[in-house]
Amino acid sequence: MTAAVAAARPAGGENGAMSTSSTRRDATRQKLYEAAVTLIAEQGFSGTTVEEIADRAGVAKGTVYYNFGSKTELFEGLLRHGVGLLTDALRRAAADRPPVEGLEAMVRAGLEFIAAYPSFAQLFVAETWRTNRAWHDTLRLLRDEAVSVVSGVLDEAVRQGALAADLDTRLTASALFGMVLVVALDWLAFQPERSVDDVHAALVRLLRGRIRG
Amino acid sequence: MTAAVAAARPAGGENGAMSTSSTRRDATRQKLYEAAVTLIAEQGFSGTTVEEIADRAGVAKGTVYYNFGSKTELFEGLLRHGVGLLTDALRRAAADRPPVEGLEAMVRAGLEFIAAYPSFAQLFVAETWRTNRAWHDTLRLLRDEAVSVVSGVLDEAVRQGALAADLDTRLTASALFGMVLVVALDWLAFQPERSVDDVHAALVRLLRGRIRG
DNA sequence: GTATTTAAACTGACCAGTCAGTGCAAAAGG
DNA sequence: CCTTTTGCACTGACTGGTCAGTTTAAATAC
Repeated sequence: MTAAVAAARPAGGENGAMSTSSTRRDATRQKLYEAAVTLIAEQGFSGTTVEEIADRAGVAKGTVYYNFGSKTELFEGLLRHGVGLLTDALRRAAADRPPVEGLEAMVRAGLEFIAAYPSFAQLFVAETWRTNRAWHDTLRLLRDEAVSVVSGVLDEAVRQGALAADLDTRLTASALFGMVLVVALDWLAFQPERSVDDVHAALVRLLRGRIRG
Repeated sequence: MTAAVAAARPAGGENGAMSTSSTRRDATRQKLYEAAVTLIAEQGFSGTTVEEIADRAGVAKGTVYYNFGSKTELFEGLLRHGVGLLTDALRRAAADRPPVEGLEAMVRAGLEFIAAYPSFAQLFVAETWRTNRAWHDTLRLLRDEAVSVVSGVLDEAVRQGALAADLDTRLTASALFGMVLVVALDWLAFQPERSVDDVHAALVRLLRGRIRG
């Protein structure tokens, strides 16, 4: 009968029990992330249907609900996944480098990340300052993690005397973040033929205050 | 007679015939803009219903369709209205000032604009790099107008020798734009107690390259 | 032989856009 | 004066369609 119903609905994604390296599920989830990120970047969360996502991933609608509890959970998983990649890239760029050099490497890592995942970057800007959304807390947490990698390096630079002691590192990290984000998105949207090196060089020059005539 | 009435449905908004200072309609449209900007900033375009907008504006749903042809047209009107305000503010800031000073005044104008219309700023970042949307062309046009005010001043500064001759003014304008946008949104979201002066000072210092220890 | 995926039908809520009609203020008419 | 007409601005119930999420039975991996 309608009975037992629910039965085994895995639903939860990142709960305690580690998914025992189920390669198949992981592959499906990956495909769903990739499909969802493009569509949601273009159309927004509410403007994108679950069926569209499933279709583009080449998967049945039911599979979405087998792998994720809901549309929202799929999206949260996607955010976690994406910001995780960015944070790792930033950390890797800063590692084993003196702070100021590390900062410039992080700028490059940011540009490269956005070039590699433009849809994610787009979606990220669109959602970051929105409040009252289901995933707002998740996103803010993730964002803080990424930004703190930057401000951490700035703090270290201040500690070593490479940057002014009274520098507002929080605001500076924001400014850096915004600069890279907007420059990268504009670059990709309007002058995609330019190389990363080129864009990076222009940005670094700006940062070093080597602008005046 | 109660009669046939309905007859003329104006629908179109910005057509040739100038609306002869219809104060009532203008007031209604203004209320609708104000209601729509907040809701769409919070929930996105597709996530916001026309009825919600009407309710918040204290108006019936039909009124929306009396004043605008569609939900999309309402939104486009809103974009035009908002970006127009920003562009004017930037132009006013730059007017009658030497370029470098004008630049710093524009940064302040940007901060003040975002502080005055945070929802609009939010909505603007969310939509600017989205492609494939109905209003994409409109928005790109408006954005170019605003950015060109900035790059125009940069060009003038280069011409006068105040900034380096080989400065990439387009990219620099983007960077400036991004910096102000993200810093302002973070400021309002996380440290709203800070004053504009304070934030402005920190930004200008960064721009002048007075960061090193 | 269990875990995962498929395909297809179904439900119930929600929503953009429509339309017949109301209210009101300023002419038009007497 | 008063009353009739005109037309703008607005109203809100209604319609046709859409979509998240469910359910099921059967197929396909591992």
